[in-house]
Amino acid sequence: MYNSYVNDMERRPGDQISALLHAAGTVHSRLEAALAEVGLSLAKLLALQQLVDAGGSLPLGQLADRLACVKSNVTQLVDRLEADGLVARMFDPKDRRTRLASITVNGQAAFERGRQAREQAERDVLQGLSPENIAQLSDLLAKLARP
Amino acid sequence: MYNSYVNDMERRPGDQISALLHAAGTVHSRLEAALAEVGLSLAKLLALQQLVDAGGSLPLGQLADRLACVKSNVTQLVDRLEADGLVARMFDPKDRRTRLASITVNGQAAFERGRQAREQAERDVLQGLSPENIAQLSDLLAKLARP
DNA sequence: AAAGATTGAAATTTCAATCTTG
DNA sequence: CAAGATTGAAATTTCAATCTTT
Repeated sequence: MYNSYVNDMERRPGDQISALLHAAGTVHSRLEAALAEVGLSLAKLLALQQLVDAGGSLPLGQLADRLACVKSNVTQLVDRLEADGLVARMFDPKDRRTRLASITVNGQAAFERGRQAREQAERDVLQGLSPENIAQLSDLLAKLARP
Repeated sequence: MYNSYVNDMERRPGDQISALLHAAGTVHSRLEAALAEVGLSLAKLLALQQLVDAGGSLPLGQLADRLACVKSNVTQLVDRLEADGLVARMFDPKDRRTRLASITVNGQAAFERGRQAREQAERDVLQGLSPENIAQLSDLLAKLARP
């Protein structure tokens, strides 16, 4: 049992990669499903999270940086959040090139619902792992993500 | 060191989930980048893999089952593969409702190039992990994916 | 009606090109 | 010209509705 990994040595190198992508896909789907019940997607929740963390509003370019995506993505994501009434675009008095994405009252309420739905879904996903397992997983993922 | 997980106990429950999604995103991006150099995407390579494994052709519905996605997805994926000249749609003599996706000669060559690019990228991704690490990761991911 | 597949619309994301403002 | 943002096009995926064949 301690040496059960020897069987894994016979696996093709890509099996673990497939397992990682598959597990992440499953987890992602579960988060999306939980968030859909409160009318959000993970992308929308993460954007709202950044706005809340920043105190309520951010220039679109900075939001793109914090979400680690390109600016055109944020433009369209904010379009959808604005259509949902969760975010409003405002002008920056200091620089008229800048657009601020500002969370609305409805957006704050949606964020709170989404945060709770997300945390419950995450507890569900981790429920089969011991704290030691979770710590090991964190360490291994950190090594893997290292370029 | 053996007890380093105690620090992790203080983490928010979602940190490991974020790490998982982030690691998978990084790995996925690297595979896509490697495959883009040979003119493929991961979705296209996986479809070609299924066709090769099945002996050269499959009904679109069965291909959808094996790729674990909906049929309309496969319809459009095969559209793109057909536009690339890697797959051809054929009629099934036994049931005229059925369309077979059949890999072409060009498709077989593209698959071979993609397979090699993928394996190299996967070795690169796993290069920082020992065989024991890889085995642990497999075990943990299997527990996580369990519904 | 049921099975197989397709179409059209929406969400998400990226890239290249463009527009506005500094 | 630099920066900030937007637009248009493409890839990917899902869903609902539709079409064809059995």
